[in-house]
Amino acid sequence: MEKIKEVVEKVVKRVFEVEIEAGVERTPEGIEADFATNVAMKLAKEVRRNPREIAEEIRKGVEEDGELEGAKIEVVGPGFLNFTLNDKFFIQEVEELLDDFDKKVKSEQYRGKVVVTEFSDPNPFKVLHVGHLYTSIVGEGMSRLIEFAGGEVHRTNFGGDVGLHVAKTIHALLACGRQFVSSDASRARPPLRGSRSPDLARKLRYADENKTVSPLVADIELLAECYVRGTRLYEEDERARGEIKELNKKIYQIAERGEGNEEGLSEEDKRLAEMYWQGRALSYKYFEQFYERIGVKFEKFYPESSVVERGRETVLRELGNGVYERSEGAVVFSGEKYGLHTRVFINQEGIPTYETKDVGLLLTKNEDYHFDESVVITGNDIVDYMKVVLKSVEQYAPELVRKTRHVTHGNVRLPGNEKMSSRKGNFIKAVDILDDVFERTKSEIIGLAAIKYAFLKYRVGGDIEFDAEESVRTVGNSGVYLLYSAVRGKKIINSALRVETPDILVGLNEFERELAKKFMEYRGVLREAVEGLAPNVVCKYLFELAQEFSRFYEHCRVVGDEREAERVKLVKLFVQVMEHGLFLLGITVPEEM
RNA sequence: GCACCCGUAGCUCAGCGGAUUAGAGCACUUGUCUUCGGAACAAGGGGUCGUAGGUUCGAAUCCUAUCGGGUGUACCA
Repeated sequence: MEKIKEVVEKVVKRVFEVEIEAGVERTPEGIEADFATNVAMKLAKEVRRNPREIAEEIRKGVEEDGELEGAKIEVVGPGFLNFTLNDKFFIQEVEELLDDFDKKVKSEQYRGKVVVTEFSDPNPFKVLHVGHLYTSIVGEGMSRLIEFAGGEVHRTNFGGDVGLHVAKTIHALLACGRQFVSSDASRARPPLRGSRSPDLARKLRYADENKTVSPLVADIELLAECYVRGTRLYEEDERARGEIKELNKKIYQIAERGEGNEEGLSEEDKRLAEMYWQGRALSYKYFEQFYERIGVKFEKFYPESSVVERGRETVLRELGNGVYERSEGAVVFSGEKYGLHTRVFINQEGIPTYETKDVGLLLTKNEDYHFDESVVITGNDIVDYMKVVLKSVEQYAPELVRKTRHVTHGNVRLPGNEKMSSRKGNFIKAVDILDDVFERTKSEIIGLAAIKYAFLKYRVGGDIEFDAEESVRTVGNSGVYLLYSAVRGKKIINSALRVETPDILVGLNEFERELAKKFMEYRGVLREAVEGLAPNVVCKYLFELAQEFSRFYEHCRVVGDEREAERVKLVKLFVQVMEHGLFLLGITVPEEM
């Protein structure tokens, strides 16, 4: 497919002196030919000529070119070029792919580029919910696509270790007088592996008596509970709101002083500081364990406290330059003149908001990595917010904004339309999903594959539905189905006996041919996936590939067949493509299932 | 109110820099098979692509309007 594309583009350039991308696709079902392109019609618009005539010229050009020797090329309909290739062509492609797969499939779209990705972004003192699971998987998928395309990727993570949510949580924590079970974060043990019933989460608050649950998880549960309580108080109780705001200021000061620097603090504040640093450490420990479990590795965590000063300085400096302005005692950016809305960067109490922290983050990331591109992956509820922040930064660092790309995804919906909110505490935790699916598959590796695939098969942007039961189904468009097809392939390779004998494919039956045709689509698929940072494109292809392989498997005996060696080659290539594609999705194939 | 996103088969979704007869999966109906591990394959029914206009030789795809759903819209993150 890519070969056809290349040849056609070459011919077009030579004959028409126009650079144009030739979209080559498989022909719809029922049409004799293998592949088709509509370049002639595209070109017709540009050069204002009859598309059929143009197609005719391209056809001649391609025939003269000789690279697609033996191909039957037809001009049909309004100007499609239909290609029917002979087996020799397919065989050659298969052999080439097998010869040096990585090189043949390689993409250069990000070659030499330093790319910083930022995703997941959980807040310390809060619990990881399904949304974090989703965004982590999407972010990892995109990072891998960029890496595959030659980019030097640095995965970063930004989280609110200071801010109102922390004050709310700590307020409730102080009020209830509870202590962390794992008071020393370094002693915290990894969470339980394997099965846990979904409702166990509720029992976790009695974790001190229940030795089967890690102290760390119990502490995080405690924080979650306190966040819910604190939020309720903040909304309902005037006095508590005042106290929380005061607490918020204090926490900022504590964070600013840094850990261990408690000189001159009152006894009460020392206790507060201790609680803050403990809670923060526990949260990061908990995050790390979670990421390790899902196979995501961040190079750097940027706690908000580490960029807030940079942000504040910048905002205040640019306040002097007229980018930001004072309004009602706060520092704001008026987005209206750019068709956006106004946002507060430093509030009336003098505390920097998220906006300012994001400014600091943007600048800090740039200084740390000198990136060519920064990809920020977040939920889509934040699009307009981010536009305002970026527009403000554009006023004094236009280059930085040009290099920044904000990619957004939707929320995870569960069947039955349950609404989730971490403020109310009725959300689904990330571990609940993990545990549920691991329980169903009895395997972490398969369960993880099921979840990742279930999340990534949707186009990034809109809300998605996650159905745990469907995700582990072995039939249909599921990760398990893909895994199974790959494992089957491996099994064949292992039991094949006469691999050594004839090593060149001599001919193809209809199933072999279809499979080979599918292999040829892979490069184009990768190009498209990288271009759009679209893991779902890879998913769709891999599913179709698995179907094609299953068909082949069903109809063509490999082991023991007289054409065993030839067929093993096709199976090998299948496994190679499948593993390669799944790797880009963050999924690994087990040896057995 | 304004802005953005989304309305494609009963359900969940692809397709949307226009183009050959609108595609999958699930569910439903019916077959194949004592298998290189059925966690399989094959066949079938099911859609006026929210609605109405427009541009075009040609529109699910582009434009306009309209209806329905979601999100955001100054001191949360």
